[in-house]
Parts: sequence; C-alpha cells; structure tokens
Amino acid sequence: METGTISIDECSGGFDLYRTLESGQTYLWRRSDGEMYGGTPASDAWYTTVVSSGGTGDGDVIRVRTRDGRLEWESTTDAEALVRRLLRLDDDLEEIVAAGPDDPLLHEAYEAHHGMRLVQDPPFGCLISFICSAQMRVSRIHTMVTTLAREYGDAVAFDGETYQAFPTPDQLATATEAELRELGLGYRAPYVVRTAEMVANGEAHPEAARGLEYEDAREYLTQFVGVGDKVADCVLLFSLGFDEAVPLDTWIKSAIEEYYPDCDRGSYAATSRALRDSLGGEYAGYAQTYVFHHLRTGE
DNA sequence: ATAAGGCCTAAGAG
DNA sequence: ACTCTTAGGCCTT
Repeated sequence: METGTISIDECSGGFDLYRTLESGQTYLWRRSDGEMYGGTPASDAWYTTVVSSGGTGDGDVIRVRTRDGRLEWESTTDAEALVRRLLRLDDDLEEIVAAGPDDPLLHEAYEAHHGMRLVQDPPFGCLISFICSAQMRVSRIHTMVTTLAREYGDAVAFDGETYQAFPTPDQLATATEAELRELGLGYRAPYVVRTAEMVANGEAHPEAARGLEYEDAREYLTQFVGVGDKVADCVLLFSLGFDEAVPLDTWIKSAIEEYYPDCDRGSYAATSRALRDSLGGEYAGYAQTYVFHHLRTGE
C-alpha cells in the first residue's frame, strides 16, 4: 500500500471533501461508513474509487479522507497526482470565486459551500452516470452506478477488501436491455447499452470531445443515445475540463426564472449562452455548480 | 427549429 | 397501509 498526505492549507480557496463528492457531480466514489447523501460522514470515513490503470491488469484503488486539515490518501499505487487531478486540488478556487460576477445569489452559494470543488471524473463512467441521471434523485443515481460496477466491473482487491471498478465500455456492452431493466434502470436501460456499444466498437468516444470548441463538443456528445444537451453539458463540466459549460437542469431553470429572467431566450443553446455570460464566462460552470447545490440542498 | 406525449420506478408526501 | 407525485430529461412524432 502506498500512502500520502496533501496539505489543504495550500489549496487556494480551501477544500471540502464531503461537499465535493456528495454534491451530485460524481457517482464514482463510495463512502466507508454507509450510504451517501444521507447526512455528513463520520470524521474518519474514507471515500473510495477505482480508476483504470490505463493498460493491462486491474484498476487502481484510491481512498481519501480529511484529518487535521490534511487530505490523507491510500492506494494501490502512487496516487498523489491522480488525487490532485480527480479532485482538482490545484484549481485556484480563491481566484475563480474572485473572478466571478458580483451577484448576490452566487455570493450566498459560495459562502454556504466553501471549499466545494469541481471534480474531474473519467469520461466513460461520467457519461454513463449522467445518462442514468435523467429524472432521478442523486441517491438513486448512485445506487444505479454502484449496481453497474457490481454486475459488470472488475473486482479489485485492496487492503483485505474487494472494490468494484466501473465497467469498461467492452464490459458494459455485454449487458442487455432486459438485464439493466431488471437492475432498476428503467427506460434508461437501452440508452446505456447502446452508448456502451458505440464506445466499445469505436464509433465514438467521449474523450474525443475534449479537443473541440465548447458548443461543438456538446453537439458531439449528443450523438450518444440518452444524451441530450443537459447531460452533454454535465459530462463536459465534470469530466472533460469545459469549465464554461452550464447544464440547464430543473434547478437552474427555476433559478433563471427567479434570479436571471433576462437569460431566458427560449432555446437551450441561447439560454445557456446568456446564463454563461451572466455567470462570468470562463468559469461559469463552477458558478453553476455552486448555485445548483445551493438551491438543491436548500442550505 | 420548436412542441407535445410517453416513459421506468423507488421513495417521499399526503 | 395505500395512492399520488416526484426525481438534475430524452426520444419519437
């Protein structure tokens, strides 16, 4: 086992592990002391994920927790750089907040959820997670993703326990619609199967959107089955580094009605563009995530 | 390009 | 206990 610690003091703008991983951005981590989204974790609880080793062999297990102002990690590999990337610890959050617009709702959200960062999920797992997210509560999305990992992913041993990796495209493409309906995915079942097949057979890959202009990248992702504008924006924001992406979900739409009525331009693209400008452009997605979480939790 | 209707189902509200 | 509604939309027509 390899271990290490990262000083949270050195993370500009702070870092809150709980807020980052339980804010509905990622569904690829599990908490050691029970179900997520049901209250704050125990102070010594670990969050664990399994990432592809990038080649042959099993994936790497990574677990993290915060203790005494430091982020502790334990892993099957030297994971510091990976942890920094997945949790975006090198983002200058203070600068991002300062660069945002002088907006009362945004100030309130930044204040209430200090230290929440964007995540950077692996693209395929993120894509499937948000296909599952349609009309679904965060706790159920997490259950569905956990079930997919259990049924189709590799088991990886670490420190006397077994963890389930999220399935590869090839693995998930072996699933049938009937199986996934049986597992509770409902009408999303065929979407997941067909998208996994598209990635597995090389027809398209979410990673390929990375090099495109923002709106072209969103258009590219919508070719996957079960992916509309909103899900595409989530993948761009939470996985592919498009910090300007602003997913228009039900919470943000209600925020537009109440706080940004001028941004309602009819179509998704035009409204998204207007809200992106109102939220500061380059890091609009960061602002969106704070506003979304602020409204959803009512905190 | 935009507008309705249908869709799975667990879990909370009434 | 039982019904009704809702949940970070998408696909087809």
